Amino acid sequence: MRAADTTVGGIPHNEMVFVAVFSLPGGVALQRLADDGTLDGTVRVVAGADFAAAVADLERQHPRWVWDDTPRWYAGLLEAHVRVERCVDLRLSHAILRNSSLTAGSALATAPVCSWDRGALEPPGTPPEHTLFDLDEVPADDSTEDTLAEFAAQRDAIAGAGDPARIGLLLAAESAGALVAAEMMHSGLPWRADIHNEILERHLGPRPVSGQRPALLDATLRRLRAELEAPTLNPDSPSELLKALDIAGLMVTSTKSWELKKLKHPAIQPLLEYKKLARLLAANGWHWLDSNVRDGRFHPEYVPGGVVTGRWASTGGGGALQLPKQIRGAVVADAGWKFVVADASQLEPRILAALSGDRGMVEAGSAGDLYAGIVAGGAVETRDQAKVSMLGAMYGATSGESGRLMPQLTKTYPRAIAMVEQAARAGERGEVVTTRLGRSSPRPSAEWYAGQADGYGENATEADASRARGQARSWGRFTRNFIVQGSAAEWALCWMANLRRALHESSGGTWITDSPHLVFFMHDEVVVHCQADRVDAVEAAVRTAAEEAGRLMFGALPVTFPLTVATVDDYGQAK
DNA sequence: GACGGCTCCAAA
DNA sequence: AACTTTTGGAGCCGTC
Repeated sequence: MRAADTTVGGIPHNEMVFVAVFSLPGGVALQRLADDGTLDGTVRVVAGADFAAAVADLERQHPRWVWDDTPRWYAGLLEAHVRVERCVDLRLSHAILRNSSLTAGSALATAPVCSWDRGALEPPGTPPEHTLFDLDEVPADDSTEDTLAEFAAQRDAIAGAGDPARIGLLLAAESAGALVAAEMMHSGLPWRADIHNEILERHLGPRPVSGQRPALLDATLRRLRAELEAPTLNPDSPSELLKALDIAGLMVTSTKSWELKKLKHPAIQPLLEYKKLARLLAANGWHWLDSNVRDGRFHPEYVPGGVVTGRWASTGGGGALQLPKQIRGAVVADAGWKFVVADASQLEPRILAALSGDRGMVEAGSAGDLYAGIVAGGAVETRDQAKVSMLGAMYGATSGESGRLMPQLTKTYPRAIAMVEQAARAGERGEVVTTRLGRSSPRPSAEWYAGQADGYGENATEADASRARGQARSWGRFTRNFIVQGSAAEWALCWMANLRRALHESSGGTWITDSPHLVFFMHDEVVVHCQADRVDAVEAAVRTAAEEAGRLMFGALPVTFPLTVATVDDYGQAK
């Protein structure tokens, strides 16, 4: 079965070994499986306490570990210093196969909603109800058939897909991502609480006792209240603030910072400063530090596949994917170590160029700066126009400069623009769109379809029709963006999976955190923590991994995904 | 007091 | 600078 042999990084594995893992009343079952999910040998049951050793032993055969949920099993293995090379995360794979247009006719996709779909009902990443080493204390509620039957159903769905290699690559990348997430959560991001504290003190003043406002925030508040002649104003309340601004003669309908910036009044400066400081305190202040950093590490909780488009989400209060630039200076490499920070420049527009196979746009990106290439191609006058018009193409801008420039882009890059326009039209009709590797968009809600029917029905008022058009366009913007954002997420997963493998292969068999290892990921950017004398090798590995990701996804198309790479002592120095 | 909806802002 | 996409979280505010 060719599809089964698809692996990230293209390592051929002729004899694909799968080992399913699930709990039984007597412990943990390890069951070898054939390619199609049928049993291959007898089941072996080990006590919970012996599980990690059993995995470490079997790992020498480089199997693919088949389990329901990666964090559930892998967190305990990592605690025991057992790393695995590859896995099949059944829950993540199920979510993809259930929705993908490539497997729409499969038994898995047409079956009624089941427990494997719980990710669709609960937020993904809901903590497993029990962890590996509590096996004796909880009922063994995995039904044996469940894990094995689900795996067989998935193999069947993949084999029956029109293009098994494509969906197979996606599932391999998704599962590899789950391993990376668990490993980064385990390793943690080096974090200097003392430096974080210095940053906070510089902006806010010394840490106040319990619920007090820090001195500098309080001083700003007093200036603001004085300028607005509102001695009890709470600027955290938008309605209070609007009222106070109105009394001061300032006409605004919202209290967004960018709206306020347009105003000229002595209260505006302290108000904007207050908002900035209050945000720092609330989002990444001392409370954040206390609850998220321990033993010099920030342990973010990633949720692979947590976003509909396939991007990762994060949860648990750490806000890993919204880490403000303001505090990145607290991310400091260990003594003798460095960070290699790499981000994929202009990833999404390059993905669009590659997806559509628009040779002109691919060519525009070949020299390194896609936007400069678009200017050179004559579509627009300035680099800024190139950027804003590309964003408009990918997000579906209708007004402003972005919307105005779109027609010029269409003239020069008809295939690229047609691609996103088609995705938008499909969404407006309530249809599904699919990424490069096979992740499909969800269907709109029943309310959405009902709204469309109402809007174009016999008794539709002009208001009904207008609302229906608005909702259709809105869903079209979503599907337009879905194919680009989702395919970019796939590229990033392939990149990271390749890099993880390369770092391991050059580690000499040392433990993850004793050799160069991934410590942070943010959509199109990775951070590797490595010994200072390994910087050059890591940089080369990061670049090679990106080239391989491009080849995996787009084959021979001469599209490039250049990286911006910086070697730094602290994350604040990057960019 | 809990909860849902809202506004605002951080990231890509 | 937004416009236009996807998120998570804090705080406010009305309702239960």
